[in-house]
Amino acid sequence: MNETTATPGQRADMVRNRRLLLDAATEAFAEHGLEASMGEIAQRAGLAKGTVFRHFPTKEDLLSAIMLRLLDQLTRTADRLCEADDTAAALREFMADGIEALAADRAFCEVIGRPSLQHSEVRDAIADLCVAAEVLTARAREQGAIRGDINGTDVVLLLGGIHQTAAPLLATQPQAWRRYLELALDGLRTTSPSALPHQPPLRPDLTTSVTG
Amino acid sequence: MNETTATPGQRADMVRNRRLLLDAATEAFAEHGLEASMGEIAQRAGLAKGTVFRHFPTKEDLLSAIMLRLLDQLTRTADRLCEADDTAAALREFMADGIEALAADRAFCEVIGRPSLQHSEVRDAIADLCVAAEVLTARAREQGAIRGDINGTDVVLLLGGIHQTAAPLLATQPQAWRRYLELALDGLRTTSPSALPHQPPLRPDLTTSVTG
Amino acid sequence: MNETTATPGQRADMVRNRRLLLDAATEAFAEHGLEASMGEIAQRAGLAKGTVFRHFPTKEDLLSAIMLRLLDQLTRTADRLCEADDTAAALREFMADGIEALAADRAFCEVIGRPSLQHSEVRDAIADLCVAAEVLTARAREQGAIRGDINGTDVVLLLGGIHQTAAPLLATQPQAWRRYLELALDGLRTTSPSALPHQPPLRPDLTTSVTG
Amino acid sequence: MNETTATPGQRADMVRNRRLLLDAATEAFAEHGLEASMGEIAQRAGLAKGTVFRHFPTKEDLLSAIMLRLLDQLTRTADRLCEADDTAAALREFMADGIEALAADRAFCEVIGRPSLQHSEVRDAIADLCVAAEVLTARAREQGAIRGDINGTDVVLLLGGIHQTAAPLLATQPQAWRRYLELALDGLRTTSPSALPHQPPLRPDLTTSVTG
DNA sequence: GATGAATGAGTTTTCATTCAT
DNA sequence: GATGAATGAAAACTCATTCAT
Repeated sequence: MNETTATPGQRADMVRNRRLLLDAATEAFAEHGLEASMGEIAQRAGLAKGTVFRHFPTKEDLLSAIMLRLLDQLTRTADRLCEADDTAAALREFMADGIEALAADRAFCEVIGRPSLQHSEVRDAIADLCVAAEVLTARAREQGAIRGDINGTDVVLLLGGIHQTAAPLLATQPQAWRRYLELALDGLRTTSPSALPHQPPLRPDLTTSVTG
Repeated sequence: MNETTATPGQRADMVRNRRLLLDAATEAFAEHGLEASMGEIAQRAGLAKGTVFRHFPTKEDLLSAIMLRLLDQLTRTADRLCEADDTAAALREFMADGIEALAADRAFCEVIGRPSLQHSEVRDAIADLCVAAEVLTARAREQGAIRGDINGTDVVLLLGGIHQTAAPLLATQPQAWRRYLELALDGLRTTSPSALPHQPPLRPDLTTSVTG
Repeated sequence: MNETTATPGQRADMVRNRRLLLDAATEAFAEHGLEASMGEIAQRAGLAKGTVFRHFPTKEDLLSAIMLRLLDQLTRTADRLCEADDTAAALREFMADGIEALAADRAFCEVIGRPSLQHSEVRDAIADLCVAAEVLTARAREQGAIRGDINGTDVVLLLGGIHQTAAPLLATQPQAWRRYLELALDGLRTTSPSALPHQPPLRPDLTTSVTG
Repeated sequence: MNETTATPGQRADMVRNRRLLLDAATEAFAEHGLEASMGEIAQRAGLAKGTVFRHFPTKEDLLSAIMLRLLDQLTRTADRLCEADDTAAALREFMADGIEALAADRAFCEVIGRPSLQHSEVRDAIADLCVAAEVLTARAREQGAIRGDINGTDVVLLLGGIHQTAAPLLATQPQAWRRYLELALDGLRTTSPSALPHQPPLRPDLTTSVTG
C-alpha cells in the first residue's frame, strides 16, 4: 500500500511523517488552493488518510501548522538579521526571504483573513513576527536607512503585498517579485516622502478576526 | 461586447436576473471565498438554483463573469482618465478605484492564477485593461510624473498587491489601503530610483495560465 | 440507477419519496438498530443518498420523523378510543395497538432516552400522547376498571416495557407480548393492590433529557 | 467456568486490566450506548487501545464479556436466594437486584436480540440464569406466593421489561423502577388471574438468535 | 424560462483493528 | 505484554449539476 520504503519504524518516524505531511500539504495547497483535499494530501505524503487526521485532527489544524512553520521561520530570520551592521541590507534580506517563503505557500493569501487566523497559536506567531520585524525596522529607521513613518507591521504586511503583486507572473517569471521588492524599497527609503494617510497598523489589528 | 448590455433583445427579466446573480455572487464570494456555494448564491439573489445554471452553466462561468465585470469597469475608468490633464492625479485615481473594486471582491486573490484565467474572455479583458493602463502610465511617464521604468502592466499588478497588503486590516481599518497606495506612489515617483531588477512584465505573461 | 420505476414525476412524488424513506428507515433501524446507515436506507428506498438528506438533513431528523409518525398514530388511536363505552376494553385495545406498533420499530428502545428526545417536536408529541392516554386512563379509573393510582403516563411507559419484555421472543413467538400485556392488565386491575412506591410519573419527567 | 477467575495462573496485571476494562466499558456503554468507541473505553480504563484488543479481540467479545458478567452475577443471586424461607421476598429481591443491575447497563436493551446473543457462552449463561430463576419461581409458585402460570423465563424477561418501563425516567427518578416492579408483582400474585394467552416461554426461545 | 427535487461523486471525519516498537 | 501510530473501510453530509414539472 505504501509507495515509499514500506513498513518503517513507527515511533521514530512520527516526526518524519509529520514533516512529510506538512510538505505534501504545502505542495497541494500551492497547486489547488485551499480546496486541496485531505485525501490528496495523504496520497502525496504516501500515507493513509487516517494518519493525516491523527497528526492534524482538522483541516484547519493542518493549515495552522503550515502557517506556523512559515511564520516561525520568518521570525527566526528576522531575529538573526537584527545582529547585522548594515540595517538596510538586513531589511532587504528579511523581505526577500519572506517573499520567497510566501511564494512556496501560494495558499497564503487565501488563509490570511480567514478563520485559521483565529487559532491563537497562529495569532501569537503573527504577533511575534511583527515584534521581530519591528526591531529590524526600528534599527533601519534610526539609522535613516528608511523613512520614519513605517513600522514592523507595515513591513510584514508588505511581504504579502509584494508577493501578490508578482503572483500572476509566478509561472513565467518566478523571480519577478524582485522587481516589486525594489520598487517598494524605493518607496520605503524615499527622500521626499509624502505624508502617509491613515495611522500605522498596530499588531492587534493584524491579529483580529476579519469576520468580526 | 459590453457585459452589462449583453445580447440585447432578451427579456428584461433575464437582464435583471443576471445582474441580481452577479451581485449576489460577488457578495457571497467576498464573504466566504470561492467556497461559497451555488445554492447560497441563488438564495441571496432570491432565485432558484436552476436559474443560476441557466445563466451560468458552470460555477467557473459565474466566476469569469464576475471577473469580467470587474475588469471592464476598470478598463472604462482607465479610458476615461486618459483625457485628464493632471496625469499623476489620473494615475492615482485609477489605482484608488482599482484597489477599492478589488476590496469588494475578496475572492479576487483566490482567482488570480487559477483556471478561470483560462477563459479566453477573461484573458482578453486583462489584456485590454493592461493596454488602457499603459496609455495612462505612458502619459504620466512622459510628463515625468513617474519614473521611466514602469509600464501599465506593472500598475495593474500593483492593484492586487496593494489590495493584498491592506487585506488583513480590512475588517478593522477598511481604508488602510490608502496608506500603502501612497507608499507605492512614493516608490513610483522616486527621484532617486534604483535600477529595477528583472525586465518589465509583458501582457502575455499576465494572461498565461500559471498552472501550465 | 433507480431500481424502481425510473424517472417518476418529482413534485408530486416528494410525498411518496418521504413515505418511502420513512418506511425504509423504519425497516433498516429494525434490522440493524440505530447503526443502520443513511446509505443503506437510501438504497432500501430506491433513492439516492442525497435525497435522504434533502428530506431529513440529519440522521436525527430522520429518527425524529419516525418517532413522530409512531407517536401521532398512537395518539390518534387513544383519541378514537375515548369514545368507547367499555373503558377496560378501550384501554386494552390502546395498549395492544401501541405494543404492536413498537414491535415494528425495534429501534424504539435505543431511541428512548437519547438526544432525539430533545427535538422539541418529539417532546411535544410524547406529551400529547400522555395527555390522550390520561383521558383514556381516567375514564377507566373512574369506572373502577383499573386501580386508582395509575395515570396515563404510567400506561404509556408500560407500552415500552411490555414490548421489551417480549422482545427477545420476537423472532420465535411474535405474539408473546399478548402474554405480558395480560399480566400487566392483571396488575392494573388487581383487587388487592399494594401501595405503589414512588410518586406517579408526570409528563415533564418523561420529556426531560436523560443525559441532563 | 467463572469469568472473573478465568484461566488462573496468569499475571495479576492481566486480571486487574481485565476488570478495569470491563468496568470502563460498562460505564461507557451506559453513557453512550453501543456507539461508545473502543478508544474511549481504553482511555477510561487508563490503558492503551492495543491492550483492549489483547483482552477482547473484538468489540463484540467485549460486549459478550460484559453480558456474561451481568448474567453470572444474576445467576449467583438467584442461586443464593433459593435458600431463603420467604419465597415471595426472595423473588422480589431477585427481581430488584436484576433490574438495578440492568439500570447500570443501559446498552442492555440494544444488545438483547442482537448478534452478541450468538456467542454461545452468552446463550449458555442466559439458559443458566433461566434455570436458576425457575428454581426460585417454582418454590414461590408451590407456596402459592405467585400464580401458577408463570415460570422462571417469564421472570427473567420481566427484568428487562420493568427496567425499560422506567428507563425514560432514569435521569429524573432513578428509583422509579420500584413502582413498576410492585405493579408487576401485583400482576404476578393476583388472586383473580386472567388466563394468560400464549404458552409460557421456553428457555430455547430466549436464546435463539432473533435475526435468524 | 423558472423552479427545486433528485442525483451521486466527493469531502471531511471516525473508528475498529493491526502491528512495529 | 503494553503501547500507540498507522491503516483503510465506512459513515454522515455537501454541493455542482441535471431534468421533470
